[in-house]
Amino acid sequence: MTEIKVSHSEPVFSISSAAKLLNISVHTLRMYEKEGLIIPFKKESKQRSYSKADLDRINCIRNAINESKISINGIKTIYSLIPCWQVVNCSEEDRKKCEGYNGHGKPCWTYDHPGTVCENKNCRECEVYNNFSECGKVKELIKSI
Amino acid sequence: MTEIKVSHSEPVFSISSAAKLLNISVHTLRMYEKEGLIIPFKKESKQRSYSKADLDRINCIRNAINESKISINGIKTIYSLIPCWQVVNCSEEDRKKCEGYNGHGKPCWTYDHPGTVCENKNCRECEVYNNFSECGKVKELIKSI
DNA sequence: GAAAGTTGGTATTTATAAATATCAACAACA
DNA sequence: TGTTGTTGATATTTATAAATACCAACTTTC
Repeated sequence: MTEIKVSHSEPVFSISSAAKLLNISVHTLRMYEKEGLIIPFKKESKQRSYSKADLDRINCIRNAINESKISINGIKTIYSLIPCWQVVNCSEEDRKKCEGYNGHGKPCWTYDHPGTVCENKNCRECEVYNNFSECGKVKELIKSI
Repeated sequence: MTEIKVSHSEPVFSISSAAKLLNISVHTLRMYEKEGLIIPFKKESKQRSYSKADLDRINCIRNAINESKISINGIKTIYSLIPCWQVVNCSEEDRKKCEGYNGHGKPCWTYDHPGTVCENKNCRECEVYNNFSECGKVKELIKSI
């Protein structure tokens, strides 16, 4: 039994070990990604890599699907309600242009953000993506506005 | 062909005519009610009665289920994110006690509201219930806070 | 350079949510 | 007062979302 210390956000797991740890198939992980629920780290070689934080996030999504019986499209819609504009505090002009602000049904991090403050941000590292993976947190955020 | 003028909110349709107009079964209507998605008017005789506004609301729910592929539990969770506390402008003390404010996954109108401003309100007539049946509207409300 | 793992894609299976069918007891209404 | 419709509740069907299996091409690793 060896213990290795790595940062919570360090992408250290390959897709197959992530799948094994989560007890799901590799394809399911790729499906969640395609649906825009998760943003795994990608090496130059295009290979995916997952952190402990990613695994926690995915567990939370699985819980929503399996326990709370919320469909994937339901989760996407809930994520699309996160008031990202408050979190990143973007300008009025940015909001006018932003698909995340104006769109429905898809999380902001599934869009490019041409011409906004988010344009050059890496959504994988954004608070909006990281802090509100569970629905309870989303409601807390809405309350705090 | 006769045209009858009735208020949009006047409950004039029996459950069977509502079902016929919506092209769904009577049982489905009762199921939506049991799930807390709709609050039909009830006569003293316990019989349900539906207004045109009810039919519009139900169409909107059907659209979420069939087109947007959001599960019923997903819709409930989305409704639970409506910032009702802003709409009814309830007090801090009310919020502390309120299951709608503190709970997760169920619309506020599925709770009793003992000891709050909502206690004696009829949720069927409440703005929170009436104005935000479609998800787009929910996001607009969150934006407007 | 051979083995093991990953890629994106489609085709298939399975688990179950959503809807339907059926029921006896009761209510409405002509 | 008899016909029609409603009630709640359970049992069953169906439609499909979520997950799995399989593929050939490509990477990584030792």
